[in-house]
Amino acid sequence: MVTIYDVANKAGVGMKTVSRVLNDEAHVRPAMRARVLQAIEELGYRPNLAARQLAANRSFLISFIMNDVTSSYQTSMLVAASAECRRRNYHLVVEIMEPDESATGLVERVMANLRPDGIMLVPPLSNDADLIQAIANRGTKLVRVAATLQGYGHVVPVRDTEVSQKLVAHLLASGKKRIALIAPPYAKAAAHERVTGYKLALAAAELPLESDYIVQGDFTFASGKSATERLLGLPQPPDAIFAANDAMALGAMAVLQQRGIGIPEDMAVAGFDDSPGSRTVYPPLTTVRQPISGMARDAIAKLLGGPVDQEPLVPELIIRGSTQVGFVETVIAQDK
Amino acid sequence: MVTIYDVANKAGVGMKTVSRVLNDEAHVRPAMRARVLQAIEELGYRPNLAARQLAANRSFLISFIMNDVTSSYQTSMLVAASAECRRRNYHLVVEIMEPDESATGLVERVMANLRPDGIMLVPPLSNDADLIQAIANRGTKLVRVAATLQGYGHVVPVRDTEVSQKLVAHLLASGKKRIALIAPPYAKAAAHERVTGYKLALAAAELPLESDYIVQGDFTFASGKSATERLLGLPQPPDAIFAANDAMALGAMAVLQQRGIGIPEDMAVAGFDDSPGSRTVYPPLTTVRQPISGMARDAIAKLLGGPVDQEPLVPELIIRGSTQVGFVETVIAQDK
DNA sequence: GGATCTTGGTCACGATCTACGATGTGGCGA
DNA sequence: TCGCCACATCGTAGATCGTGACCAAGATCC
Repeated sequence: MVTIYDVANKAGVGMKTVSRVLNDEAHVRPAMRARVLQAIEELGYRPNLAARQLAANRSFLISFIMNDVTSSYQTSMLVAASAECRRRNYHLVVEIMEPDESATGLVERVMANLRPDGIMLVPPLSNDADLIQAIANRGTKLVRVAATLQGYGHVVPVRDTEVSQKLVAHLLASGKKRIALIAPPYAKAAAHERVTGYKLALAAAELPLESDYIVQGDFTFASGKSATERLLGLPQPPDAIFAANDAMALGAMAVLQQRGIGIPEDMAVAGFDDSPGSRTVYPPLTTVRQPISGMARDAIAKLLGGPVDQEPLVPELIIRGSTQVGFVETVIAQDK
Repeated sequence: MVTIYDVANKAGVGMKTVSRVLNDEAHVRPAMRARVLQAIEELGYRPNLAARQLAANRSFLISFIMNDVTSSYQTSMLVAASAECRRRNYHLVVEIMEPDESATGLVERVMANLRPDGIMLVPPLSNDADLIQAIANRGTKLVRVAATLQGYGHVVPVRDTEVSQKLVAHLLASGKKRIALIAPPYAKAAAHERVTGYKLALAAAELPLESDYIVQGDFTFASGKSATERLLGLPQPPDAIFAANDAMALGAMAVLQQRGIGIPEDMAVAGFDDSPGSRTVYPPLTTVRQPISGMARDAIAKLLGGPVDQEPLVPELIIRGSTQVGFVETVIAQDK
């Protein structure tokens, strides 16, 4: 195993100078730096991570805590964050929070063993008060993506209001008049901007807010189904459904197809998240794609320091066949 | 920070004895062991991972290499492996192989920095010859899940033949006579057992093997669509389609629904993987569920040592509405 | 008395941090 | 030209941490 001393010998410098070069410290002349770098190159030297962790008292690890691996939102964020960590020579360690696990237990387990330099949380955990408190108690650096809850740690904001409004406006523009909303559960604070956008769009079109048309869901496929059945049971059912996430929108579509109701002619359906399922149902689901990569980049930047995107990251409306008759799906084909 | 010396002092023993207790070594009397454990408990001592890594020359890390986070197969495996690692006080580090990344580059990047104690590969990477060779060159321990390619590393086998045969037999039993197969790409060796099962089922029913009914796919949604279009263009189209994975089966369903062909009355469709999409389409897709948790447990056991399941792990046939008229979907509801 | 078990001690492992020391280098005023 | 100071550059020493290799001394058992 080639060590820092071998590099120092080869370059004819002191070990400390090699260390300075490795850590981009000041007070090393360019010529000397080049000599050291060449020696590193020639020897194929790689610093021992464990030794660095021990001496520098940092781990070069980021803990990514998630609670649902079937969530494409969480897994997409995982990939993007992993790529960003790689650019900085950090590594991402995945921790999965079991349904029955306590926040303090999880934090104890992760922190005590791994001692990561930072923790990254994504919804719904980024608004979990217990978890945030447990992390705050330990003083570990924290970044929370799409968090609305104030508190400890950096926050990467979401901006779902505008795009939700645009989505509902699109439904209205395509001739729909009675737009229902399958709303997010109260606990998922991060998604309430979608409700706001819905209300703003109706107000802009000077349409009344029908309370019957707003049904609470819990982000699951099953809740989308039951919400839709309730909507269909109304004296005057809606002619379009905006679900606050894709899983519920897919539930809505399943019920409509079971009953032979035409999508989008008789009932348009739209979701939120651009999940894989949204691309593979028929007709493909109109939805919203989050700027996942940019958000992950910002999250890691806030954790480790570095430039954060200045222009605000905005989600993108993806119009597909579930809201548009005669939709040409060339876009979909290349998606995967 | 409380160190091993603090524990030794508190327990009134030598530091070395504490180390022996921590590592479950022999030659420590039960009474002494108990005293040490109590001191650890009272002080809330947690060994410094970096120091252990440095001294013991192991990292307590497993690298999990994946190339597609949208694949429910890979993410499910990730979760199960993560849970199993936790039980052993190991940690799972996720590495994502970029599409344009070379195998040697990836291995160099992962090994040089992290030096994990083992690497876990899942399909399709578990049959990637370049990657396996690069890992073999470094001598890192390796386990490959669902690998058919012989070579370096432990292998967790798949047993897809029997369940595939059972699936096709189910189609035949429900009155279908012309079963088509959307086959896996040649490169995905792991999936060829599904083809074998298909052929065995036809042979068992004394049906001829129609080469027109076997269309090659590439595991994508789009390839499932085009394969289905080809099948529908045949002089005598099939009355059932067995796709070698769920993505292609969903593609088949999309084409059928677009053309107004009834599922399952006019055409039954079955997939493979029990992906989230298979549960949220309408009608829900008949598919096969792999014993993911068991496979992940075996994989980690083979990597780190320990008991491996003796009874062979077999996949499970999940019959749903895409092949069975009047399917009652109470089972689905609780799936999430 | 010999064999085995139990316990403790010492050193190396390897990169960084803190702290300090030893040079070299340049500027400035006298 | 010399003395002096400020600063940049580079090196050294010890501490950090738990484990494995190795040895040694004592205890216990047959």
